Amino acid sequence: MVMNQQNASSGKKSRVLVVDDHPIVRQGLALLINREHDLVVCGEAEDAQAALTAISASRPDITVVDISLDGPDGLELLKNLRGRYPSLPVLMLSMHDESIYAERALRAGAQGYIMKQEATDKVLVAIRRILSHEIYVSDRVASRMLHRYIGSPGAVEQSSIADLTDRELEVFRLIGKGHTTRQIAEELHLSVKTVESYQARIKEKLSLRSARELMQHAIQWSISEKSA
Amino acid sequence: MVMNQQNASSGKKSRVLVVDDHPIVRQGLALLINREHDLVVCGEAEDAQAALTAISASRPDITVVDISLDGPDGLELLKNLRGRYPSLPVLMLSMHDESIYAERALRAGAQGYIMKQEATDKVLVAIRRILSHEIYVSDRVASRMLHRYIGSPGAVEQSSIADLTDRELEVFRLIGKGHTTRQIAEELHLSVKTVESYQARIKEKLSLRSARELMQHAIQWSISEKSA
DNA sequence: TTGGACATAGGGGAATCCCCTACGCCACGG
DNA sequence: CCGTGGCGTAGGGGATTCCCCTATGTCCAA
Repeated sequence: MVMNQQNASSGKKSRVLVVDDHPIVRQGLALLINREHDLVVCGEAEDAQAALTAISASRPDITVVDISLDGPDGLELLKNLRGRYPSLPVLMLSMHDESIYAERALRAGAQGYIMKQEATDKVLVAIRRILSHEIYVSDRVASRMLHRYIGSPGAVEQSSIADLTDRELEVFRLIGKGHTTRQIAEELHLSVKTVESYQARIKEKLSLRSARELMQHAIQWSISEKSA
Repeated sequence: MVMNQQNASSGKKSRVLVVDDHPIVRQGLALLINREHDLVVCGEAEDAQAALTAISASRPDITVVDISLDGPDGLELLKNLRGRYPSLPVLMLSMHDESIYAERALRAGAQGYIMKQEATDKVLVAIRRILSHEIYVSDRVASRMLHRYIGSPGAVEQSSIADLTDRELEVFRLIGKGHTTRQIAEELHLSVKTVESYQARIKEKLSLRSARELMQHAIQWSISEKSA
């Protein structure tokens, strides 16, 4: 963990805490952020534990958290922070290109979600956006989520999985267990064609493009269900 | 891709090419390396294709390659480089603690293997070690490999995923990212039929019965890898 | 009673899955 | 120095799935 006091002179820089278990990423972000005239890294942490210590020590204006930390992961940390520091905004950082985590992160109270694949300047954009009390997500993720929440704006509370019909959810669950279309049809005493219909509608409702993506989400969901 | 010419004055800095699909990591490494008096980043690339271009354009003394690139992964690039530039040393960088990759990398001709979890200065150590014609692996990886060599299973052997061929593992990984058979074929510049062959062999080796089960395991594996 | 939402299911072409076979390398052991 | 076997590559061809449309019956609420 490294502290940085270079905002003493200007006195009005926004203080950023960086939490990531990869020192290289931490360092990269720190150098990037410290180059800005209105931002300064006030601390770094490599895990949730260190992050809590660092926050109480350095009082950041915003926290950038990698989602896949060792030990308690970024989502855990985020939930923890929501309890202790409700007004401290959090930008989640992720290796994942999928929006699965974006949803979870935002639902858990993050103010932004950005992937490491994106250009570095997007991180700065996201930080500033969040500091001005807006929410940042990449265009792709945003459009997908917007698409999903048409009709129920305002309260971004429930997963779109909740929109699934009982039958659809059943099929979704079985997909997540790795079952074949044919197997599912037999287990539910349905025509293969019917199961195909459900799969199509699930893809529609979850804005997924291929059967492969559908499986990906179903499996990820089933994993998170087990530990929930 | 960014070029950097600041070695004009001193004239004897070692030129480093950085290959990673995360701009933040590239930038972090670049800033880190460029701070050294004897090293300079001569170029960056985000994938294997760009790496080949950058190498012929900037003639690096050493290449730092992330193992999990999009499209052809770091191992592929490494093998490719071994054919084209046998004397160009490569330091493999990885998110994974798994020694599967370390062994594969070294066997494929890498001069070093380091994890992003390690301190940033280890990267510099590794680079200098390699530039002086030595091989670098972290103590942790080294001891683990030794343990395996000795054959004493202190910890139970990793899953049979370690039995997968480099190519098979690559396909497995892309399946885990939700990619389609066709997409994988295109990304790896292979026939769809070849990709199908790999899938069949993976299923065989992992004792899986259907493509669905294969996807399930691939996705689960990719999740656990990312947050390992 | 008319419009949805939901469960069910078929048609048909494209993409896969799945089981086999095959061929060129290249390393390693006999 | 020649097998033998692992590895990467790839095709044939039938069985399934995928994917986009359409369709019917049911129940419930407006």
